[in-house]
Amino acid sequence: MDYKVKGRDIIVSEPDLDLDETLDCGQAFRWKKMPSDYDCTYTGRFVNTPLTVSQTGKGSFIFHDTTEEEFLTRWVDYFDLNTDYSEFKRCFSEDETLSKACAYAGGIRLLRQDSWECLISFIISQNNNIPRIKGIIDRLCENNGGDFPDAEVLSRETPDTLAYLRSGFRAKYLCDAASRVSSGETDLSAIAAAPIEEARAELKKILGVGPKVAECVLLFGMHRTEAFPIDVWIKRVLAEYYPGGFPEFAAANAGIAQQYLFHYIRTGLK
DNA sequence: CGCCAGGACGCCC
DNA sequence: GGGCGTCATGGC
Repeated sequence: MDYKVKGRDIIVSEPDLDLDETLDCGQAFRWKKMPSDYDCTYTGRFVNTPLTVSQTGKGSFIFHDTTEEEFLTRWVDYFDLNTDYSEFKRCFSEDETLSKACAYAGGIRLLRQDSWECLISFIISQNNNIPRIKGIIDRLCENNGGDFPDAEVLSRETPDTLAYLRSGFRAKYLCDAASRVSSGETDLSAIAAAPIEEARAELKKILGVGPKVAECVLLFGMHRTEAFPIDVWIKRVLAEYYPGGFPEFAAANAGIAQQYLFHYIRTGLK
């Protein structure tokens, strides 16, 4: 990754990043595609820090109206720009299906998201589809001045007061998560640092958090790249291409491989 | 109308 | 331990 400051913008060059593939592949739900004179422009937030970012060509980007310090301390980390994704793709190319998935959408990166926001987002995601997940999260933030509500704010709600979300049976799960995190009963930063099995078990104590949601929180909210969420799409990939199991050589970064496969099977094979 | 969606829970055996 | 009905909501 290279960058230079130009006025109030940061001009970034990173060959292994594509905004459409990274911001609209089902790992994050708060980025909105805007009308744009560039290839594409997205606006969104990391926790409460807003950003508008454009892709101006293959591997070239403008991070609008941000300082060098904010870029280096926040956005480099969020977009995982200090990690060399070509190394992952070279490793994955040993497997035929993974190789095709990487060729199809080589600009996917694993965003380093906030663990609390991930927990809530993926509780909402269960037995749900991506457009409706985005709608529920939109209403949740809209009701909080545009910011994602923290655990203490959300812990003051009840399933009844959350009716405006139209999140259905998931509302009681959100309340339980908020109550546990705001009281300290669930310590997300401790879970992020814990051995993986211990972390899984601790997350699954939250009502509405089962194996799939726990893996998503570990992968997307805690950057545990060995976590491997299995939803209906990945089930199809495993059944069709990996009947003998997922390749061992990719296990340490199975979650990153999973992102390429998820996007590939959902949009690349139609 | 029925089927599906980045599933989990409660109950049954 | 595995199997199955149920849980809201909305798009197709």
